[in-house]
Amino acid sequence: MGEKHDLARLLAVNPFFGGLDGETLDAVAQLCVTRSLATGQTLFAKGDAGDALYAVRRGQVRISNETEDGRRTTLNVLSSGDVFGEVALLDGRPRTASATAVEPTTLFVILRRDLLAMIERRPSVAVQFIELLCARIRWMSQRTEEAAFLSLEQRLLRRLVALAQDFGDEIVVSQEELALFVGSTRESVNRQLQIWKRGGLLRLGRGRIHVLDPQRMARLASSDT
Amino acid sequence: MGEKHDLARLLAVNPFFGGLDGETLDAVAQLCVTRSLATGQTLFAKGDAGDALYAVRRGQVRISNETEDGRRTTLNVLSSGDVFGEVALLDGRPRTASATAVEPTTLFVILRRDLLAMIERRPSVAVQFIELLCARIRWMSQRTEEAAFLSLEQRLLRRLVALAQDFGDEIVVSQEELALFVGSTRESVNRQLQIWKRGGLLRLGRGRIHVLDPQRMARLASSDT
DNA sequence: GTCAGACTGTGACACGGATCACTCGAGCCG
DNA sequence: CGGCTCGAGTGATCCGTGTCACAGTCTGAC
Repeated sequence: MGEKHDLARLLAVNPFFGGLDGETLDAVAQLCVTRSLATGQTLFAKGDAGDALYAVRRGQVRISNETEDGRRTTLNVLSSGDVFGEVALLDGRPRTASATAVEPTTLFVILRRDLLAMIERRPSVAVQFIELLCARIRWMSQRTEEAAFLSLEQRLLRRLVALAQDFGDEIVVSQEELALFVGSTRESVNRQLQIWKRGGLLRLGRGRIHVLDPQRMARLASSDT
Repeated sequence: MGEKHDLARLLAVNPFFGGLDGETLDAVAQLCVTRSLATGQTLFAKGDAGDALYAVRRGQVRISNETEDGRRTTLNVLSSGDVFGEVALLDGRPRTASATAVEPTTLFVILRRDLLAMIERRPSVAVQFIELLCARIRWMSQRTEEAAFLSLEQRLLRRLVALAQDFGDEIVVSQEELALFVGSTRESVNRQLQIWKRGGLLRLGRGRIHVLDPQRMARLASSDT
């Protein structure tokens, strides 16, 4: 009961579910169950059947992508309030990416059959999903464009600026992980970070990056080639 | 009248509209107007307001993407029956790509306000759009993955195999255009094509590529690194 | 026919990044 | 406490591709 209420509140502040009216929100909340993951635990892998939609309640989930030959990229790291898993849910085809917990995490889960029924009955939920999917597409085309045209330096810069918005200026991330984010290698990331360090833009620690001059970084990210 | 009938038929065979029942199909057809483009004419550019959805009736449309500094990539070339422009239409934000006719082209056009009203009233149309968007997302994540991990050789190979499925083994495309497709340069594409030519996989002509051994190409595309 | 413009074929070269091969230091755990 | 593992830092090298430069060739227009 208290949990369902908690859930409705969480959903209400979510940009995704926020557009729904109270009654619909309650109906969605009724469909949810919760699930917990330990650090490193895999929720689903690329290729799995997609039979559920997830929302992060507490913790962090890494969405990543691996090719046959074992290369990986981190597409995104999601935290409280983020919704994911909607594509495989909606069209019933296999997952295109994998999801693993990077810390102890609690999720809300909505099963495919429940949600599809709700979409059919309530157009506003469908519209909500349409907007979610559109946002996803725009986000992806941004990413694609950056990956295709920008140098490592630029990609890294943008990623750091984005991370700094989530973390404040003490970003907790290993260089290895950062490399996965921008589709590069630890060594190359390190070399670029050293350049910025020498330029006084940031300080480096084990598993953390301290951004000293966020404004200047943001300026570099937008103005530069 | 004849045209509206033609339209309903065209929509019915389209994988996108095909799932709709006859009555809904007619309703959608009622919303359509047609529009013609000359070769090279631009339908919309990246950044434009998105106030319409399009379906190709006859001809070909190139969807491409340009960055501030003028670099371009061809994302796709659409032909009869393909639907495009749905993202900006649905969420009302600017176009993420540009569309130009590569030959004299006729389009069906549905305006934003008409379609939104229909989505609200008819859940099956909304579901149809959800599937379209999901397909788009899957397609894009394929592309992104390929662009990020594969060598030029591999990307080119896959593109040729795909083109060969549309064209038969006489692919009509300039090397310049092929380069835009795979996000590379004419020169690099030419060099790779020469290698395959020497290997007896294909023959080259002015503006055309003759695939001699489709099976072997397909095998290379799937098996290789 | 011939002239302009588009497309193809190629060589030389530069450069960003991947890869390999280590070293160093910090923190954890038995 | 001493090892052991994980992350950071760095040099040497190599390879793929972009870039520039130019020559050859086809085709359609006048």
